[in-house]
Amino acid sequence: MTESASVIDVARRAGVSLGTVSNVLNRPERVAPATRERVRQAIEELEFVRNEAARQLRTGRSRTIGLIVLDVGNPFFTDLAAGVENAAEEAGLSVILCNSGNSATREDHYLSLLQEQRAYGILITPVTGKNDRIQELRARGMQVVLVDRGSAKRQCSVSVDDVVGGELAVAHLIAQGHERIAFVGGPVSINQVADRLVGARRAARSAGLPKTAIRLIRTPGLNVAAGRKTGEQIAGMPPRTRPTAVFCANDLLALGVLQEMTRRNLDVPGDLAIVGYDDIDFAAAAAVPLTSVRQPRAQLGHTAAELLIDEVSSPETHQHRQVVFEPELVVRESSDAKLST
Amino acid sequence: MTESASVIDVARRAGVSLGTVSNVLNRPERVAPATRERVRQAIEELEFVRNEAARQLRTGRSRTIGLIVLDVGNPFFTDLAAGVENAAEEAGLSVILCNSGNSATREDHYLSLLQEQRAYGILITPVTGKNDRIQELRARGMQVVLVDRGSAKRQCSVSVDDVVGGELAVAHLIAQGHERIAFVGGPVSINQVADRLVGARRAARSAGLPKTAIRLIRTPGLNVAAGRKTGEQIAGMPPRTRPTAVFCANDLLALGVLQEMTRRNLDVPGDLAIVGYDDIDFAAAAAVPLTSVRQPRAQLGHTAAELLIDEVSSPETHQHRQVVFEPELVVRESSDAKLST
DNA sequence: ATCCGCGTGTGAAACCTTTCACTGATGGGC
DNA sequence: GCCCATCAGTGAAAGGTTTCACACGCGGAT
Repeated sequence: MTESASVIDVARRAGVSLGTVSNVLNRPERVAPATRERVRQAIEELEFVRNEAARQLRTGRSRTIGLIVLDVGNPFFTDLAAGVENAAEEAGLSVILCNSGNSATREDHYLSLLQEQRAYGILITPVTGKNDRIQELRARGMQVVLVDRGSAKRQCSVSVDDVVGGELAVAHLIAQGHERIAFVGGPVSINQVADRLVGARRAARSAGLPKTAIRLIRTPGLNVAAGRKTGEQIAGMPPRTRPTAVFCANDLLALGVLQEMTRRNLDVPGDLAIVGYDDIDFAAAAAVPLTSVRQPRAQLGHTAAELLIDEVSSPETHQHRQVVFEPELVVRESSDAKLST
Repeated sequence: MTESASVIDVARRAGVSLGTVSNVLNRPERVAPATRERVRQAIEELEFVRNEAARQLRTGRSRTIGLIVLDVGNPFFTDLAAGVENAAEEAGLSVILCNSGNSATREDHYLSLLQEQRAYGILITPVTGKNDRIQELRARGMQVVLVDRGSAKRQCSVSVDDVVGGELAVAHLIAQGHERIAFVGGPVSINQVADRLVGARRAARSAGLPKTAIRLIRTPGLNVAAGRKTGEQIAGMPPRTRPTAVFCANDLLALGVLQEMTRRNLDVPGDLAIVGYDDIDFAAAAAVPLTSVRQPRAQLGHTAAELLIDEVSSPETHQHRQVVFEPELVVRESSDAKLST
């Protein structure tokens, strides 16, 4: 940027002190209308643009929320981000979207970055369960809200009950008559994956199925490619032991599995019923419309941002809250033969 | 944030001047190893974290690239963003992802924001063709690279030849024997849409089809919902005049159309052949795998970021470049009956 | 003996904003 | 006629970093 006008230049031009210019910018009601207008004029003429860095330096805090998600390639997270952005915009804040890509290293990198930037606050879907780094940041005065992940009472969090979600999914499959069900997901170090698995097993137990009813198929990641690989694997199993249904830890996996089944001319749900998780928009548009566990994506983001803003703007009155949303099962053809025509 | 240590505190603790601390941070080779180590120690002990705002204030420029895209909900743009992020990370920069959502107002809002933040530079997929605001920013010394949009010689841009893309798509449909083809997209004020349409018409002309061969069906946006509406509309046409094939301006539209066809038990490609654009990952996973025009998404972003970084870091030697990539047609079942089993 | 250059290290100045204690003026209440 | 409260506006100080001209000491060349 070439030399641009500062408040001082504006003040000089308007014939007032720089304090007055600042007041026009930040608390216009304290300035007499005539003066205010004169200052506005000067700002216009000089094409003055406030320097956010200087402002931050002085106020000690930036006006940008950091949002760290596990995978921007997953529409679930972009929808969530849209919710965050809405809430932020209402409060005159902006959002910087960071993609940890499930890597603790990158997560750490972004946390450092946000710390250096003295971010307004941080919304994060943490890669691992216990993240000491986050506690350390909080100890140093940075507000952090966990997203899509519950937490202890000492901090704010917004999540969806993944155990219930897993239960819903598998209870539905069992109701459809399935007894050999596979859970597809991983790494299990991801909380969401672990919780959904717990729910799945609980549903099996409730239905009186043996422990072996839920078979765990681990994947290295939660994307379409991993799903396709799993699809191959399942297709290669002997039909007598092959699961008749799979519950995938997210929709990307489910779409991958589905794609592989379609490629091999296996029937869904006939040969294999599939249930996904997240109910992203593409789930309904899949080869066989996908049964999925819906989460209030945008609302999740919106609420998280609101909690963060409250925590930052009213530190005295703020009460930590752990908001937990309920998931909802959306049944489509991929798990219900009667629905397909 | 609570009081945190500054360079001065570090300097005091290490028994050096603050200039030396700054040197350790920015040009460590100029400091004697022993001193350097002592300073590093002090930084560690005090848990010193550089204040990015102060740094920016002094250097006059932030280390964050602004990326403004038309629609974060479209995987095309998140893939593009991933490419940008890679290139940025290599250069030690970060990226703030802004979503204009096709609204000129929001675009303007974000441009102001980035200007206030004295962004490192801006990568933008502009909403409208001529954007004076961008020229104004450039005149004031802000570097801007156009993404997914060609430009005049006076500035850098990275794009894919959308006319060729449109031509490829429609030439393919014509080769499949279609003579009543609809182009689905809008608003046509979006350059990409207009160019793809031009390409479509050119292909028709080359094949000797009458002008009326390509029928334009306008949509209010480029998303799945708009596609579904269009699908209804097409399904409602009398079979004798109904187009036998559609070329959609992007994959989201195509998926929407496809979804509606499937819902109505119309056969794709039998009753309607469909070609999309972008070849997002979900295209291959659709009800009927989608023929689409592939663009090098990540590479587009990566190259754009590189151009920007070159422009900012070597203003003297920098030569403006207009990089144009070639699109590629990926044929799948949605447009080719022989492929479906 | 002198001078030069080099490697290290120094600290004031500059970057631009916000805040806050303060000044003057005005008008109302007593 | 005096005091007080209120309003409008002032300008110095602070915030943390980078930069740059400069100082210092030492070895080697002249």
